[in-house]
Amino acid sequence: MTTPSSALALQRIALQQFATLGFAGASIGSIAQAAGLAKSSVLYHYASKEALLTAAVQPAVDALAAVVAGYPEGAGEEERERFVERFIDFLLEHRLAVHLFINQGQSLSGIPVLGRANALVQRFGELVAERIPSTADRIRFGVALGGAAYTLVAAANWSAGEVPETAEIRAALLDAVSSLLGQPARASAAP
Amino acid sequence: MTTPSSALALQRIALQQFATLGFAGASIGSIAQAAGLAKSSVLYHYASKEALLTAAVQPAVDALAAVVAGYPEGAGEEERERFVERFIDFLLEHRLAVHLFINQGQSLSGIPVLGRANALVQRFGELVAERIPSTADRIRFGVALGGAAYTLVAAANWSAGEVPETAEIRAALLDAVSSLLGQPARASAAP
DNA sequence: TGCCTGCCTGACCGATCGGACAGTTAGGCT
DNA sequence: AGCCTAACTGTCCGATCGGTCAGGCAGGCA
Repeated sequence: MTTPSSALALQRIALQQFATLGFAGASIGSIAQAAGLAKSSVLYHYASKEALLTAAVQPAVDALAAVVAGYPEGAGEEERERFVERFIDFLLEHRLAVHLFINQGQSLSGIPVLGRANALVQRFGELVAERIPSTADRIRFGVALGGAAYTLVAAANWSAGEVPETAEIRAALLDAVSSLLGQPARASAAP
Repeated sequence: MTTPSSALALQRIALQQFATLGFAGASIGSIAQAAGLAKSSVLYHYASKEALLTAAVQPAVDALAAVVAGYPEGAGEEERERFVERFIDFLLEHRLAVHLFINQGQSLSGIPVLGRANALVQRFGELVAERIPSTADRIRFGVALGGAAYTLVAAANWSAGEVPETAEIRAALLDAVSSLLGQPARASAAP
């Protein structure tokens, strides 16, 4: 009843190519070749290229919906810290899909699953903007979240040497994001 | 002798479509249509799609080279601050090209001008990493630069309401990036 | 007047794309 | 044995892609 493992492997490969080459740049044929299948076999499992993309990013959209739904109501310090932590974990787990949302979400908004992802991100931004109406603070928020998402996918390609382990990356991201969101803009000195 | 204005408009439109739709997703026909020309006319001005991309991003690559070349040798406070300012101004002026570098630089590294852009970004990162070898600090660097670049191009699409003026954005970006690069990681309390 | 040159265009070409379709296997069930 | 189904494949189709080519067309110059 659950999705068979072959289909899961196909989704992983497809997501990888969609994220790095773009939806238009990645062809069904190249995805099939990377999976060791014929083009027709990919279209046997998924009715269309769009359906394959939908299946590949659906888990990330659901996880994003859960994260946004868990945005803290109050202004408690611990609550907000835990939220940032959940968000970072979401980024770590679904980094390729997040990369796709950020870079192709607008041009692919006609595809329902990406339209939903866009709506979630927009609602996310509204939630934050509602609480911190200053432009400087909102840009801090954008730099923190966008920067974290970008760093995860792009830095690995450019870093010449070895790649640090996940736990270290997680801690470093938490440090950077907390330092941006921890205090209001232009008030670098804590009380 | 200088580039005629019609070619400049073509470069602007092409860069816009390359950045938002991806190099593979943007067709010469759609670029021509947006410019009010026929497809053949675009190929009259530029020998190939690749040549058009090169012409469109060349100024940004040159500007990036100048910025990287101006990386301060010493550790002076003012020097580094001025450098961050120059970098932010570069991002503001060439935001679309930067978006293209970040998101398609790897998959388009076969095109010479993007290979050069990749080398510049990598050298940029090495310059910084050489001085601050900690993973946390390097990720701070990535979040700051990637986040700033991302915020400039992506946030505008998602922000529901009005867009703040350039000067305000510039100040807010300077604030956020300086707060990330101003002091080492895990030392949020200034003396 | 004729001619040249820069800008632009439609018609056309081969390659590749997403997708439809008719098979062909291999394995389980009766 | 016969049969059914899931997984997979090669072949074909129309559309679109990047790119070539022969020519139209206006303006400057003789």
